[in-house]
Amino acid sequence: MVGTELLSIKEFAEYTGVKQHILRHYDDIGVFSPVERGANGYRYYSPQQITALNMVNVYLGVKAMHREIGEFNQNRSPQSTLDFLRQQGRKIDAELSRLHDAYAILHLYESLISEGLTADEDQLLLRECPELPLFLGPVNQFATDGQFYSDFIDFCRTARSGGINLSYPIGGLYQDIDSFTAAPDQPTRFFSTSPHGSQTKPAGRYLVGYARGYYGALQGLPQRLSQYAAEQGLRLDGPVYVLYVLDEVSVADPNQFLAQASVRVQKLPKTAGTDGRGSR
Amino acid sequence: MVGTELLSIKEFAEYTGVKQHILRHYDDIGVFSPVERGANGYRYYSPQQITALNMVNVYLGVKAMHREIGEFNQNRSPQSTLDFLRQQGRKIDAELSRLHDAYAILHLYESLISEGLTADEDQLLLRECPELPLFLGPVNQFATDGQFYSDFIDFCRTARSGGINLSYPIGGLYQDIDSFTAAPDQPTRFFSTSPHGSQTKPAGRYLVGYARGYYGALQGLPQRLSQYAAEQGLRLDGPVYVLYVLDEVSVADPNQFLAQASVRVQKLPKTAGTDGRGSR
DNA sequence: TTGCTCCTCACGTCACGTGAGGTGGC
DNA sequence: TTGCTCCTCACGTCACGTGAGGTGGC
Repeated sequence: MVGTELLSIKEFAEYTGVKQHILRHYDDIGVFSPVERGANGYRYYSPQQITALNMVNVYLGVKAMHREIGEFNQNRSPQSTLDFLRQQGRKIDAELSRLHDAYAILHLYESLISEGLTADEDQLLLRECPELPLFLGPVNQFATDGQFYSDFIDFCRTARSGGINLSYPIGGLYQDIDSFTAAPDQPTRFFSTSPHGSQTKPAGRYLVGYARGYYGALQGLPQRLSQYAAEQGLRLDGPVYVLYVLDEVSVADPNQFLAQASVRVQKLPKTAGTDGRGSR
Repeated sequence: MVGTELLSIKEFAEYTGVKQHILRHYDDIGVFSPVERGANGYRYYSPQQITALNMVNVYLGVKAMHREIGEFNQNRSPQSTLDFLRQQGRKIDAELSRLHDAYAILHLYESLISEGLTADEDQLLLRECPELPLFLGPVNQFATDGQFYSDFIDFCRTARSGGINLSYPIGGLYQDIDSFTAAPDQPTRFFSTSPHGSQTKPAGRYLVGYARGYYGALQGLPQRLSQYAAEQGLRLDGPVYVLYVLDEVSVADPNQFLAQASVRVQKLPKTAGTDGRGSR
């Protein structure tokens, strides 16, 4: 006859990989109990229970409440098990998308910080950038009633209510190079680099520059971009994107923050008086 | 000037979605503290801290220890942040593969139980089955010294040391229909349906039958398979795979377990005395 | 004075971890 | 008697949750 042999708690712990004191705990709170108790109080498990405990581990891995599992296990039926499995499946869906987000966020910050560590802040450079999905917030108001950050806070509210994870790096978008030059501490709109956004920063050739310092303290960067463009016979086309490659996340001292500004460039047709190579 | 405005704990809680008492708790244990304290003890957060707290939430979502986060946050630098991010990234890798396994396991059991609920146990059926990855355990010994389950326990040990997640449904493989018929309670080898296994159950046309009851109690199923094959002019080819579609996981009463046996079939060339249609 | 917001202190809980001290069969 | 395994009881901890009771500015 098969299945009459019982296992001690030591054996059962060894074969399942679940420690003895956890097994006793599961028994105490009713999550998972041995099939039998000896007259001396010893716990005895059946070999088939290995399968059952393995499954309990799956449920626990999905952060099901111990009590829920215990209750379910007591009145098990194929149909209730199906229901339970589907319910846990939905939890995994949510958990997986949460972890995928976390993964993407970590990697985005990794590449930003790497860039921040190697960037030469005095140098401007031309770079081919791929398309980047964005969530764009509302147009900022910059009310002068002292609520300096009310636009940013508005942005956060809008994004969160739209299901956007605000842990993705956040930046400021300026309508064009002129509005960037006029008010470098007042972005037209904030954006999140969340891939769940419906807009994009288009792919293309971008002029990229850096500036060290606190939010809005982009001393001279707009002018440097414009001057370089003029020298190289380039037209700065479309909005300016400002993203902090070093921010609160990686440095404690706000003066060591590092902003990256990027703006799309188009080659200007040669005209009289300029050879398209700059003046240096 | 930008960034001089401070937020009360109520505002900060609203903008970040982190509840007040959690913020106080994070302050108490040093995970995340406000930039300032009022003379009256009030906590004041800067708007930039929204970004920082969002990132703390990512770290917490990866199950980093609160203490670790606190220590890291105190001596933040771009390089230490990079190290920390990479460390958390590895945790996410592990967590993601764990969840993918859990997801696959739940869905496998879902389909098994659905099959168990709809299966007609008296009927045999021919079915086209896709290839199924398997982890095959060692060949069983069936020592008669009373350790009936020592083979199964050996299988569990082998699988676990090979990194196979034993929560995937486990079944028994019989060398061929003859050994299934001779000893239906003694599978030649155990197998796990883990996709990380290196072997496979090949794709093909399978004859599938069911039997209700405890492990090994497959009353008459081998004979029914053979008889049907003879009637239909089919040759039962290769090993017999037995998997419990209803087991400990979904039913408490072992007598309600439901085994599914499947074995590959080939059409026999017509010979004298049989027309390939069976005798019914 | 009345709300409202904020504070600390303290106790509860959930899922364990970690002994301490004792039993019982070979 | 000596190990070895198993038991219960009890206290610690980690990340919160939930009040209770009190302060302080409009």
